[in-house]
Amino acid sequence: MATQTAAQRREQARRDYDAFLRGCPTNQLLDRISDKWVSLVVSALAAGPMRYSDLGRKIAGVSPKMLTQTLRSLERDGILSRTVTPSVPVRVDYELTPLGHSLALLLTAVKDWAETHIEQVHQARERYDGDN
Amino acid sequence: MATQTAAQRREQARRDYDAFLRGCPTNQLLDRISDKWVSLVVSALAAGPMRYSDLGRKIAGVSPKMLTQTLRSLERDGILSRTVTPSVPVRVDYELTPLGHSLALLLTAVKDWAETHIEQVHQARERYDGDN
DNA sequence: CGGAATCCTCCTTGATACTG
DNA sequence: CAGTATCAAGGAGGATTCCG
Repeated sequence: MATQTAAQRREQARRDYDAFLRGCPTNQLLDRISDKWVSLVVSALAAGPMRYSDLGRKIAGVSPKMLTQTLRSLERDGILSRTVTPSVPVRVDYELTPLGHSLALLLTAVKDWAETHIEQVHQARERYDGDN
Repeated sequence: MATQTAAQRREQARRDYDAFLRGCPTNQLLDRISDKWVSLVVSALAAGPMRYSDLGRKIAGVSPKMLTQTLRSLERDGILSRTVTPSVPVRVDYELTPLGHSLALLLTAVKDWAETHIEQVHQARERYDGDN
């Protein structure tokens, strides 16, 4: 059995690390909230329940596929609840769970940091782009 | 002229919305911190300055390309500073700026939320996957 | 109305190899 | 040591179409 090559060792390390990252709560959460549409859906629902098509209209530019996909994954994670009213036509309401409201609070903290510091970031970028 | 199709209207809306999102501080921040390697680099540097290859070793599994790309973008945003010591061989140190340390604090808040609530998320998933 | 299934196209990621 | 250049692949996201 030959010694591992450097490439094989790197690949092994990468695999281990990927496994670690998948198990890391922080990265799981970051993956979730950084999804393009998640923060928009959560903040839209923070104000109160909404129907599928209301969300689609409020979050202009989202395709039905991505909206459904986003809502499903958030439902699966217990962030929001989905209620079907079997009228004709069908009516489906989405609403934040307590866990979802808690997440909305965290997103508010993120938003506050962003709004407080974004100007510093922009200034840093101008400096960086100007100098280089 | 012809009526726009639904897709065309949505594309226009999507374009407008993309522009809005690019200008939205919260989404800019989420884009930044959700990058696979950013949180790892920031938390690694939160403990103190490190050299390029130290980071590469500490964050196992990152390729030189991604490490450089991550470091450059964080430097551009004023999150960390890059110091070259022109010795032989060259020595390059990376260190968080005050802004970077502030960001590290936010990441700590995210981490705390994640560790506090991840169990609820996992339970919700099991319930969802079990029921379905 | 509220989706599901399919196809297709970028864009990011990462491997590999080379340089000052 | 600290990167850069190039290339290939996979997956995320969008368009389109159809169903209950």
